[in-house]
Amino acid sequence: MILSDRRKRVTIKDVAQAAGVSTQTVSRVMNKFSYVSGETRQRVEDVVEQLGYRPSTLARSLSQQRSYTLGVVTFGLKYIGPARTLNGVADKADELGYMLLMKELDNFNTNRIDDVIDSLLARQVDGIVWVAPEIGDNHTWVEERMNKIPVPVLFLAMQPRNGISSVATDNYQGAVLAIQHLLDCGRKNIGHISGPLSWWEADERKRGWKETLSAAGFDVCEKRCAEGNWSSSSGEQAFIQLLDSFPEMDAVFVANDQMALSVLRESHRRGINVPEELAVIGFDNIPESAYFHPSLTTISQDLQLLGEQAVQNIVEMIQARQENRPIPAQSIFIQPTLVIRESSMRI
Amino acid sequence: MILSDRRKRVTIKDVAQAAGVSTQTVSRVMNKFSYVSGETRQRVEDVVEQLGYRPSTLARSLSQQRSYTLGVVTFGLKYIGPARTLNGVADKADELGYMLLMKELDNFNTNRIDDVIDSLLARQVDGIVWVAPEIGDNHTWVEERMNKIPVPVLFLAMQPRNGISSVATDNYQGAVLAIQHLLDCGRKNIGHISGPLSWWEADERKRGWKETLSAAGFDVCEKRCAEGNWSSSSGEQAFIQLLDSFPEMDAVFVANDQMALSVLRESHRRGINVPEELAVIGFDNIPESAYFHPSLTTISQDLQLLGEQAVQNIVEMIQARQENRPIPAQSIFIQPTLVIRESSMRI
DNA sequence: CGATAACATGTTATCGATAACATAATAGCA
DNA sequence: TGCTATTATGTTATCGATAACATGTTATCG
Repeated sequence: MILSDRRKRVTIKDVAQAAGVSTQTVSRVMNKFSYVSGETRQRVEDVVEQLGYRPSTLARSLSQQRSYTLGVVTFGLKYIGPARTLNGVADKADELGYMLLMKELDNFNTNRIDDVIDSLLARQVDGIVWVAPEIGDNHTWVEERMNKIPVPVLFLAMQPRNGISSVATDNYQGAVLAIQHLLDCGRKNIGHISGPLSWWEADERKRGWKETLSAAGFDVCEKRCAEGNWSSSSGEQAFIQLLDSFPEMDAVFVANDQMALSVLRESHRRGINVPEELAVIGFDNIPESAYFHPSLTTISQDLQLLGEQAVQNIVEMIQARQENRPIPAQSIFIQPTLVIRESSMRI
Repeated sequence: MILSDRRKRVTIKDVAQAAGVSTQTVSRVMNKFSYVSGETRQRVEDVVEQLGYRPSTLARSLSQQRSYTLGVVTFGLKYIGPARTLNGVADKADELGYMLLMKELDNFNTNRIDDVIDSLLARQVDGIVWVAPEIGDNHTWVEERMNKIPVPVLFLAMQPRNGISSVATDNYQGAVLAIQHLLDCGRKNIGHISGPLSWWEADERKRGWKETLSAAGFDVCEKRCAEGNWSSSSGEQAFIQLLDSFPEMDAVFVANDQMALSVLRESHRRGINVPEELAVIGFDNIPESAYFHPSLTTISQDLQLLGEQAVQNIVEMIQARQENRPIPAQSIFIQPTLVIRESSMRI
């Protein structure tokens, strides 16, 4: 039963009156864990059922100074990555009894960031999860403002920083996996199409490419690398450029699957055989990538898990603070995995 | 400035005291539109700035019985469709000064639905936007419960119903566009791979296929149609089945781009030339579809706009209710458009 | 059997704001 | 110049719950 009468909200007073007890007793019945006689409890519960009483979480939040709500700041929801992460966040929050108060960022104007945080705090969120990528120095404000924010904050996909909690995919390791796989396949000339290098994640992937190749004794000059902006069309541009600057290339590590898709397409158009002449490996493992032609070898990152982990962590932080225990900040890395398909192959 | 002291929230009382006025005067300064002398206003504003005072939206919501928050119920966020819709919802909500309280559904247990609604109402949302598809009879509860919900509710992607507000893509018209295009291309034997027919949207698309072909004098028996579940792998199965039951097929309308992708792939594998021997048209226009091989002709639906429209509407409903005006429920259809690429071609 | 603990319930203050009402000072006008 | 309208501000009640404290009633035990 939702509300017996749409006119007016049924309050704790109504229940108290109808059951002939004090509001406090009703509160006790609703929240368990306190002395109420079986008889009284039954009577109150009957009235609750009958009137369709639902406590106002709002009022409770005010009086308890705690809302069981997490603030979530997102960016780029229209892309599948952030959306999947948010999905994980939502699932775990639900499981742990929290609701989400969402705010989407459209850009990284710093004033706006303060406003967003303020608007969440004004609604008494118990913690804030930051589901927005680190781009350029857009996270520098973090350092100065963090200690002024009176609730725990957890960042996703942020470069680990001292004293700040974060959860991120280990992009560097993912790239290492990718390059090692290509080397295992016998490739000697491995190029890279990166994401926008102002993104921390893109930079990490590139670093993995570079360092793994160096360590294996290969040359890694800038000619062997081109920069895209994650979109398929930018991937096409980057690939064309790379074909020109690095013609002996026999494998390419592409920083995401969307861009890898256009590499497959352009290769086909030019009569370059994948994987015989050119091995291609992507990053993300979007559901479509198994159906590309040829199917795409890629690095799978579990964004759902990332989101879940984030919520798990921040809820622990919240509880710790509640109980006045020290809250050690920690940075967690989640390991991606290699998914081998047709686009890479031993030669 | 966010909070000058993390210990304790700065309240309206602190400001009042520091400025030597009553809390009411502070409230007046914060909310404009009332008599306050310039001098007092200035003094209060200075104190506000100095203490970093931010009014508690929570407290305000309680006393005003209005939260400037919309409840959003989502389903399948990990898929790009719902995510893009949510993006539109978030943008528009932000623009109109609303926050979003989010709840994700994991299934359609009816009890759970009541709980979700209750938990949103308990937080005083001003309205509810339902971003979950209509599947089977999972929306029948709507009719019985709608009038018990004390705030406006707006449904996305729901079959229009009397007295209930909704916003949806015109899936039927989209299918009509697709089939007409194929007919214009000179195709005579047009098959269909549908989504799960328990989904209203899938059913509408199929209806468009069927009725348009009938109207054009073609036969549309069930052999010319197969059912998938939106995923690429199900699309592959359906396509294989269709090749068998409808071998003379020279064009296929696929209910979403993911499934169309696997049709392209399987065609290539079997040496069926697209578009020469088989024209393929999808639905959704996901960003990757322009980079499929061959690039995919598809029906583009603007989910972002869908979400924006939804918020626009519900906010109007909220305001109308506030001012005690009648609230005529309306069902809005958004028209999809045809995007012609390589996979369809005149013969 | 009296003291103490456990149980059961009520009263009052509080969370942080706004609404409604009250009051005082100034201004404009007949 | 006295009266009403406007401006400026304060006081009290209220939103819907819980926290803290108070009080009365049963068990329990030495």
